[in-house]
Amino acid sequence: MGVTLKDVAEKAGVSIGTASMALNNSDKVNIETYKKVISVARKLHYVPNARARALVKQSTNIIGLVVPQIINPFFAELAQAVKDSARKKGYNLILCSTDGKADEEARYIEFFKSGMVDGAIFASQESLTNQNKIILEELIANYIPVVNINSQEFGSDLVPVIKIDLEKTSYLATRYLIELGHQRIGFGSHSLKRFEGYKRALSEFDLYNPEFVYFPMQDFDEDIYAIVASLMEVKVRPTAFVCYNDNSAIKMIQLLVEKGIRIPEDISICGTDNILLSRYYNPSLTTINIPKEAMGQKAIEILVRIIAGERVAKSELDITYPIELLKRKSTTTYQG
Amino acid sequence: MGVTLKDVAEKAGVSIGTASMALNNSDKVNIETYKKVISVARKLHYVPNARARALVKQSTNIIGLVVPQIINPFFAELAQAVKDSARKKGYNLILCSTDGKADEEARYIEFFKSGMVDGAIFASQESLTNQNKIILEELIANYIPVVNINSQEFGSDLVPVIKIDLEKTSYLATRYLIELGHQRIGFGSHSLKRFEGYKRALSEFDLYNPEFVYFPMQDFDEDIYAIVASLMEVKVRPTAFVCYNDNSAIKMIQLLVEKGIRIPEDISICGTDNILLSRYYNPSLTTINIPKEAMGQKAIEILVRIIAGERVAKSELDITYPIELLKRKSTTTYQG
DNA sequence: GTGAAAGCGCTAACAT
DNA sequence: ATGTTAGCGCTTTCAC
Repeated sequence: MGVTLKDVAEKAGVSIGTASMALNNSDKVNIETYKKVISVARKLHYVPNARARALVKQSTNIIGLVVPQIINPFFAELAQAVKDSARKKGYNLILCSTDGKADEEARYIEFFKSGMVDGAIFASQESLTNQNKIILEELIANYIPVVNINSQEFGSDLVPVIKIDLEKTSYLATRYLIELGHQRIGFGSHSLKRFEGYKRALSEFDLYNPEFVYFPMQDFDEDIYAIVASLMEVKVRPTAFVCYNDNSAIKMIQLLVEKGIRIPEDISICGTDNILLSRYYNPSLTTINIPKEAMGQKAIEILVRIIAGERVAKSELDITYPIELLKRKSTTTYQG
Repeated sequence: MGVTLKDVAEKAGVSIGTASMALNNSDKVNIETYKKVISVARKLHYVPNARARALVKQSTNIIGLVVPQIINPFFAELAQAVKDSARKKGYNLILCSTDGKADEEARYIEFFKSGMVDGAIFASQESLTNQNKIILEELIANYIPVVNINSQEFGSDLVPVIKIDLEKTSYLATRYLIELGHQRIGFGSHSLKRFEGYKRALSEFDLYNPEFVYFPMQDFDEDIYAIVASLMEVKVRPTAFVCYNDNSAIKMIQLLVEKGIRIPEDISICGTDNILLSRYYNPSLTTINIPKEAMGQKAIEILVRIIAGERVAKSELDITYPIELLKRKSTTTYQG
C-alpha cells in the first residue's frame, strides 16, 4: 500500500540494500548517498514496514503484559508503570486482560507463541489452570522470555519473579489494627498467603477466631454484599476488617455505610494496594503501599535484558520489594 | 526457532502449499491429507508464525486503542469494553496511553503507520497539536482505518465518530442542581463544550455568575488543591459544584472533607463518567452515566467493518449515545 | 487435489 | 562503499 524501500531506492538511484543500510544509520554508507536516501525517504513519507521487518529480524519490538483485569485500578497503575518503562526502552506494550478467564489466558499465550511479542510479563496473581500451566511452561521453554510479577507459579530458574511478600501485607494490616486496640478483626481474601499473614498476627496475641474469617473472597460485588449481609446478622461483630485489596475495601465501606455503620468509628477497615483513589476515598483508606512503579520498571528492565540475550544474575531471579503500611482515616483506635 | 510449516509439510509428506491449505481449513484439500497434516501439526506443537502471516496477509489482526491515560478509570473501563469486543471479532488490542504527551501520541501514530495494526481507535479527547493533526490525517488518508470516540478533530466523512453530547453532560448536572434549589453553582473543567452546558443551564434561570467558574481545570491534583484552597477563601461560597469527571469530583470531595466541609450538606458535588467506583464512593457520587460499553463495542464493530473493506453508511459516521443523570448521595437539596 | 513457485518488504551476508 | 542475492515463514496463484 505505502511507499516501500524499493521506491525509495529507485528514486534515490541506489540499490535496495544500500537504501536499507542508509536508513538504518549504518556507518558503511557514503555520507552523500546517506543524505540522498534520507531526503528521498522523507519526501516520499516512507515508513518502514514493521511486518516485514519483524519477519526478518525475528522481533516485533512489542512486549505483552497480562493482567487479571484492567478495570482494577491497581493493575491499571501497574500497566502504566510497565508501559512507561517499555516505551523508554523502545518497546510497545500490548495489554492483555484475562478477566479471570482461563480460555482468554490460553488465547493470549497462543498469541505470544505465534511470535507477535518479543517477551511477556505475567501479572496474573490468580492460580493458573493446569492446562494453562502446561502451555505457559511450553511458551517459556521454547518461545519467548517471560517475567512474573507477584506470581510464583514457576521455579525462579526459569522465570524471574518480581514480587512483594503477600503474607506480610495482611500481617502488617492486622498487626496495626491490634495495636489500635482491636480484638475482633475480620478478614476477607481469596489468597492463602494473605490469610496466613492475618492469622499469624492474631495468633501472636492469641486473638485468632475463625468466626471472623471470610475466605475465599473474590473482588466481585456479590461476595462483598454477602459479607456485609453476614456482618449485619452476626451477634458479635468484628470491630475491624482487613480487605485483600483497596477495591474491595472501598466497596465494603460503602455498603456498610449504607447500612448505617460508621467507618471507622464502628468498624475500622484496612485495604491493600494503595491505589490512587484510596487516598481520596472518604474516609481516606488505611492501606498497604505496593511499589508498583518500581516493580513494573524492574520487570521491563530484566525482560529487555533477557530479550537481548543477556543472562540474568541469580540475585535477580527473585526480587522482593518492600511494602509499607499507610495509616489513614479508615482505621481508628478501639477501646473495649 | 519454532516448528515451521516446512517441518509439518515434510513430516506429513506433502508440500508446503498443501500443508498451508489444510491448516487453513481449505475445502480444496483431500480429507485424508487434511487429517494427516492436522495430526502432524498437533504432534509437533506447530504454531503458525504470526509475523510471516502478517507480512503476506498485510494484516496483523491487532487493533490499536489510544487513550489519554489508562490510570483514569473511565478509560480503563472503556478499554475493557473495546478489548472485549475486539476479542470477540478475533482481534487483539494494543493499548496506547499518551499521558497527554504530544510526542507519545506522535510515536503511536508512527507505529500505526508502520503496519503493526489493522486499524485504530482514538479516544483521546484532548485537542491534538497541529503537528499531530497533520500526521494523523496522513495516517487516516493513506494507511489504516480509524474510528474516533468522543473526539471530533476530523470531518465525519473521513472518520466515524462515536460520541456523547458533552455540552449536555454539564447541562444535565447543572440543571439537576438548580432543581435541588441551588443558586450558587460552581464549575470546573478544561472543556469548552462542558462549560457551555453549565452556562446554558444557569442562564435559563438567570443564575450564571463567572465568580464560580474554574476554567480551565485539568485532572491533576494541583488544580483541585488550588480550587479547594480558593473555595475556602472566598466570601460567598457555591453550595454546589459540577466536576468534569468523577476522578476530579472524588478528589475534590476528599479535599473539602479534610477542610471540614460536609458533602453534600455544605456543598453538593456532581461528577461525570459513572466510573465503577463512583457508586461506591462515600457519599456515593451523583454523576452522568456514559455508555462506555456500548460505545466501545460500536467503535470496534464499525472499525472491523471498515477493515474488511465495507463502506459505512452515512448514518454511522456520527453516532451520539444517550447520557443519563444518576442521582446519588453527593448532592442534596438547598433551601436558602 | 497437490506441488512448484512467486512474492509480501525487509535485512544481512556476500561479492565486487 | 555499493549492488546482488538469499532468505525470514507464510499464502496463494498457477500448472499439472
